[in-house]
Amino acid sequence: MKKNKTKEGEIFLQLLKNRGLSFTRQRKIIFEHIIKNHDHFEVKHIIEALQKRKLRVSRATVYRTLAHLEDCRLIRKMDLGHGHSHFEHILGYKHHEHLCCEKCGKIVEFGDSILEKRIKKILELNLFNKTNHNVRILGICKNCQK
Amino acid sequence: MKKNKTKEGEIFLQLLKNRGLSFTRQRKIIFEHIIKNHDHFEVKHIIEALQKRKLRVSRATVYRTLAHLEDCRLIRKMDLGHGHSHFEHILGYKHHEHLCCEKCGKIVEFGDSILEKRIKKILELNLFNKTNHNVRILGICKNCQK
DNA sequence: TTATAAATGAGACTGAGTCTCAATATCATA
DNA sequence: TATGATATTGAGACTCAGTCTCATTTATAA
Repeated sequence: MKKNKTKEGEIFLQLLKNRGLSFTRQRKIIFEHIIKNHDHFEVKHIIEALQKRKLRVSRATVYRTLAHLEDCRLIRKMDLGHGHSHFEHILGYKHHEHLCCEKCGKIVEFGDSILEKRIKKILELNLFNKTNHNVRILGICKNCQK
Repeated sequence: MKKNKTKEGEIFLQLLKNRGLSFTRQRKIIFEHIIKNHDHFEVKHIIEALQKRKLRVSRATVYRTLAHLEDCRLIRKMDLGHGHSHFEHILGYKHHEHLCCEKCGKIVEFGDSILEKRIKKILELNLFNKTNHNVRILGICKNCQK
């Protein structure tokens, strides 16, 4: 199986190696598809997109591969309150949080150092790990306020 | 059907009246059970507790009644990242947010005016409604950090 | 009392995600 | 290159929360 020269590729291959796992056809397909598309994504979209390209990979394998990609911190699983998981890339992206509209599902990414500072304080006060957190704010966006 | 004299009772009866609905046996059972227990709760727990007390109410009716109680702002539905909804009382309780441990599910309520102020600013900057929001912070609690 | 409308319960259904297991693929090494 | 041990896959069964349907029951207003 041809090696992948990107930084992401190295990280993924390293994780597989450390775990004694192989870079199979399916893992390659899923990995490359995700790395190519630098957006928020959902499992359903991955499966549909691969089907369109006639690259048959089972649902179970997609879930299994996403879990590996999460483990090596290439992607992050998020619960944005839609009843299913969303994922986003981490590598090369600055830490940020998500603001979502409860009505239409609109997602806004934002970074805010004042908020982050206060969150850390709150985590500390409650004896939670300060470095590991994620914040989700639900609200109503402009369009949905009418 | 006997009237309920509490403030919560008045609010619920008023909502039902406004909607042309009646205070049925089932609604009474569910309402009184919830009002009596001032805690976070889950649908499953409500159903189990009522079954134990031999008060048979169907799952569908529990969900329907909770929706009414939410509509009249006696309770609030929350997604704490457990894969199912949690509810909490609102009436008589100060606004607060939730901090949850991603590993063990521990829930901590907290109120923090600095955080709230900053959240409002963020909502404003992103053209979201300032008064209607809820924040969920996921992290790792002390016990789970080991 | 009766017509009209609302309410209920049972269970079918949905959709995300997990699990199982037989068949297949991969890898290190002989 | 062949082999055996191990990992991997796909198909579909399964779970679980939540929703929906619809026939039957209950409440309300006149």
